[in-house]
Amino acid sequence: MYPRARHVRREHSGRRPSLARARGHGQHMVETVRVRFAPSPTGLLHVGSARTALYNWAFARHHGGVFVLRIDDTDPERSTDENTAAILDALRWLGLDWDEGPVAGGDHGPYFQTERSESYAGALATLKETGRVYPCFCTPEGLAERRTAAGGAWNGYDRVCRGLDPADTAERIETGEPHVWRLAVADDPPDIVFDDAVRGEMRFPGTAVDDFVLVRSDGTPTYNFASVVDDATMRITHVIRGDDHLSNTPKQIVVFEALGHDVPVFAHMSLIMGTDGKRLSKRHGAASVKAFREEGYLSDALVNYIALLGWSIDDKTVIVSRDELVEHFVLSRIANNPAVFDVEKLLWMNGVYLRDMEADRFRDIMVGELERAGLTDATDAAARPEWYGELAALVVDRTKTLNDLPGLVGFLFTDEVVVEEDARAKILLKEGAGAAIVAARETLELVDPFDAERIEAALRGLPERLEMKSRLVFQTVRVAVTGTTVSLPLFESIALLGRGPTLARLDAALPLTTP
RNA sequence: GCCGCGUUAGUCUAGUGGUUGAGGACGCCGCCCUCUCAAGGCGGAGAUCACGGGUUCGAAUCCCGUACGCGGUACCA
Repeated sequence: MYPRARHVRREHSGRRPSLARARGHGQHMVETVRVRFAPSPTGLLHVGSARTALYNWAFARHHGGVFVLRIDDTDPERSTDENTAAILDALRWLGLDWDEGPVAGGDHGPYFQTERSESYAGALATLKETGRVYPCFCTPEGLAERRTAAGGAWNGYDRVCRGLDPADTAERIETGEPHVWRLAVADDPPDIVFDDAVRGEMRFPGTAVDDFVLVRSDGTPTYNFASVVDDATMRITHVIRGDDHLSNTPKQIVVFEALGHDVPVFAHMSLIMGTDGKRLSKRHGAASVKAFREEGYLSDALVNYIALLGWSIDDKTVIVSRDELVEHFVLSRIANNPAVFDVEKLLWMNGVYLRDMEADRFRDIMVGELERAGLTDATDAAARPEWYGELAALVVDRTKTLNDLPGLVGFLFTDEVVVEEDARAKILLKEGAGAAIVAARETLELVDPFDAERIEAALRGLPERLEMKSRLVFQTVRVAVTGTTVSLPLFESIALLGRGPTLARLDAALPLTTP
């Protein structure tokens, strides 16, 4: 009565999919790779989703294929336009451009699921014609009852509506009786087998798929139906997605086949976890791309870090640009075990990118951050680019995230330094601190020109003259000038500050050397 | 419950039967550099390759089982 589900087999080896044969077409046909990223706009772009997007993008670019962005906004309660906008924004920031989708357009649209109801209706119509689908009038309550009666551990469907008389059901539908549409699965289905491009051969018992709901009583498609219809009509060749969809795959394969469509290649990657081994979420701190951006991470660094969470080029390569990712990206090198997100390593990597950056570019970024923090403005930055360049050179090695910047250089942009209590107690109140300040003041007054080299040469003579440890002398001056015991290099800082402000700070600090 | 996936140092990983008494990176520790802090250089500790059986002359690598973790099992996506 119903066609038997076919054995689904891929001819290529699961680990190294051959594109020419990937979909079992004619052996000479090389299809254009088409992949998609389909986020639900129910929140910000999560780093886990970002990695899925990244891998899809890299795969498409590697094969000269098409990267489709589709918005799965079927959940009207939680989906918002703001979220959609934020996701597009995050994707752009990450440098993941899409060829088809919102804004970009394309021949396979619309790219919002809420606008594709015609497509789903059409797919349902074909399934009705081929008898692969039937209406079910069971109420949720009735179902629940039967399920608990069956032992509680069973959530399937008992097919009570499957044998109904077509004339009868047509009438009930006519009268407006609520009903869903269920897929009619073969009675004695064979195992469902597919070659996952990252995991190899996956085999599920045919009984893993029962007569599940395709269309809800309100007429909207369920995820497993909408997703398949979209992937089919958008001619997606490779479905690269999270592990959480692995168990849905057999269902989707059955739908693809019922629809008479080729089954795409599937590639399932595992999820990203927090340090507690649970799925990464806001509970673990920053979890969205936006949050990392706001915390001062570079998009290049985030992309690099995420790319290597569950994927690698070889046993040594750690710094990978987008271009290198595209060049080397292969599905078979995606790891199949879940990865814990380690902020420490991201932090380190961000520093690497900061240090590798063109000096001028870093300077401009720094200026932008200082403007944002209200420490400086564009006119000042434009007026003395060399000064900012020198500052930038001093600061790069000490910057982990962009948010560190204001704290690092703040002392240069204030009229009055506030000496930290701790620093005063530890340094200024030490024996000889006052003398050091007086001597430093006298020396610096005479340095000319007032540059780092000469300042250093002059100050270097002090310890011996004062018969003090050089460390103490310099720390004393540092605290007086910067207010803290840890700062940017002293001599350069003094040069950047200028003579006037430096002397003023020394004067102001002198009284602090006595209790 | 049932189905599926996973398990190499604190973390990310390399590794697909012998050259592995397990390589790289973050983190950690020490030394060097040094005006503080970084950055950089050098060195070090840290993994009985989850556990137990097998197969084999030989296993992190193949097979079976156990434990633990994760996912799915819905008119969520």
